[in-house]
Amino acid sequence: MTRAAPNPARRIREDIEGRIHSGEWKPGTRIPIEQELAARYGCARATVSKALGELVAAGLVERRRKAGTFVAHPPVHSAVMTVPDLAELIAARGESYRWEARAILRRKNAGGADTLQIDGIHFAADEPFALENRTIELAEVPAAAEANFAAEAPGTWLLAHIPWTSARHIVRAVAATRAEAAALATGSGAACLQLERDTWRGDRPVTHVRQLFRGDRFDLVAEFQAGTGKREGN
Amino acid sequence: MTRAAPNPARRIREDIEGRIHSGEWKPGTRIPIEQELAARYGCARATVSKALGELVAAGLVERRRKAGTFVAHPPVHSAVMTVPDLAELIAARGESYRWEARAILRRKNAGGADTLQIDGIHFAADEPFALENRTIELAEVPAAAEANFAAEAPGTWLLAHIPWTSARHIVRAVAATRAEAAALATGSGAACLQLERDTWRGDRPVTHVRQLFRGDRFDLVAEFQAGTGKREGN
DNA sequence: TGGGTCATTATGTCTAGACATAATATGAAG
DNA sequence: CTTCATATTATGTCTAGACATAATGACCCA
Repeated sequence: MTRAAPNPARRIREDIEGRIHSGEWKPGTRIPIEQELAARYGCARATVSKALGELVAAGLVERRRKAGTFVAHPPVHSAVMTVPDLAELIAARGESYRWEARAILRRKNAGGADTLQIDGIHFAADEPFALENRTIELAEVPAAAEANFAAEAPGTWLLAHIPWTSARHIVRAVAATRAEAAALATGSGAACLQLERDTWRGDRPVTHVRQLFRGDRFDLVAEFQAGTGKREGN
Repeated sequence: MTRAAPNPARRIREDIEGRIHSGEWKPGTRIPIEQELAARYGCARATVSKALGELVAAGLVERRRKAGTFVAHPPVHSAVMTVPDLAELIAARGESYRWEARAILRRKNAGGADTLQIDGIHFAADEPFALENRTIELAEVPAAAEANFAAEAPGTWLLAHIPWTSARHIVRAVAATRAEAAALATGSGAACLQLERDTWRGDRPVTHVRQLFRGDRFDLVAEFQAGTGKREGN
């Protein structure tokens, strides 16, 4: 068996990426079949296939059986937005962080199960940074009943205690109500960024949170790199 | 050579996903080595390796040479946000779409190169939906000089003409100025969602756009599914 | 002309074995 | 007791060949 070259798959991937980025192979173009690419790069077809698989994952190409592999059409712009734990976000800015719980109470949710409701404020450098209204389903996270949310922000606590989740975020611009404006030390009606997040474990709801940020103190940053799938943010 | 089972790689991936989701394998846990998994599932090590590779891509596990494969720690919440072409977005809602260019002019940018500046309004069902201020670098997109942006929105045109890009988005809540409020048929100071996007081709800037939406008529939806990398949105 | 069947083709997936590489653990030397 | 060299180990990547599968297009028949 011949010795393998250092990094054929990577070389193939980068070569094809380059041809697409440069415009040499335009969206919709059919690229050579795997056999031919294998011959051209002097490697096994499985290696070409792996490289193409990565390009599919990156959204650069599409493969159709029998038809061949085609340069994908430019994506509707999408971006990976990271929505970090507020404590971490603020620590990363080098500011002091503080959480203040305003109300913690148990109640029944629509299904009759126990729900923990927590309201509070996040402070950055002793200035109010975000309001938070959260509910936690105790059926999914029984340990939450014993946690001390007056000291530790529930988001941070949940990150450390929930195995794995899927989530849906809704980002919206809203005007602060009088009460919200007062809590955020801004004017009534001020533009605020509202982030709502529903979190599930499997298909059962775990927590719902609404965070309200002063529009002049917070923004979301999202990056998108076609071809690499790399993600950064905030 | 033995006949291959229908979908070993997928079975392996889903089994491991399940153990992670259920909490059986907690973050930081070392999972069995590839050889052992291969034996357990009755397949070749390469197949296990492929399955693990997909789990890495999904962010569920981390692999370290010699050390082994470990369940990844839950991600700081991230989500894939899709920022669609406005014409498509509005068409998908079943509303009529219209673009109105307000100002198109050439000017020199900071580097002395030619820049096209375009301002306009997007309408959904004949109501103003978004303001757009855009600049296009003619050095990167010379064809833009001949395009008729009075008829076709520049975002739509660019999607069809630019080979591939990376982008950075900034989402922020801002208060509408008097002029903006008037153009959007809302009140002065109304909360608006501002989306800024810088787009590059390779490392050269292509276009910058600022879109301003009425906060009560638009929101961004972003989904995140740990383990699958699936993306949906809006 | 319309429609159904079938061979062809290109991707999809897997196997068994080989060698590369990096990080850890071990043991020897100072 | 510390430090450096070495062996071990688990992942990383590749090869060559095999069979599966889906979609296309050509062919044949009504």
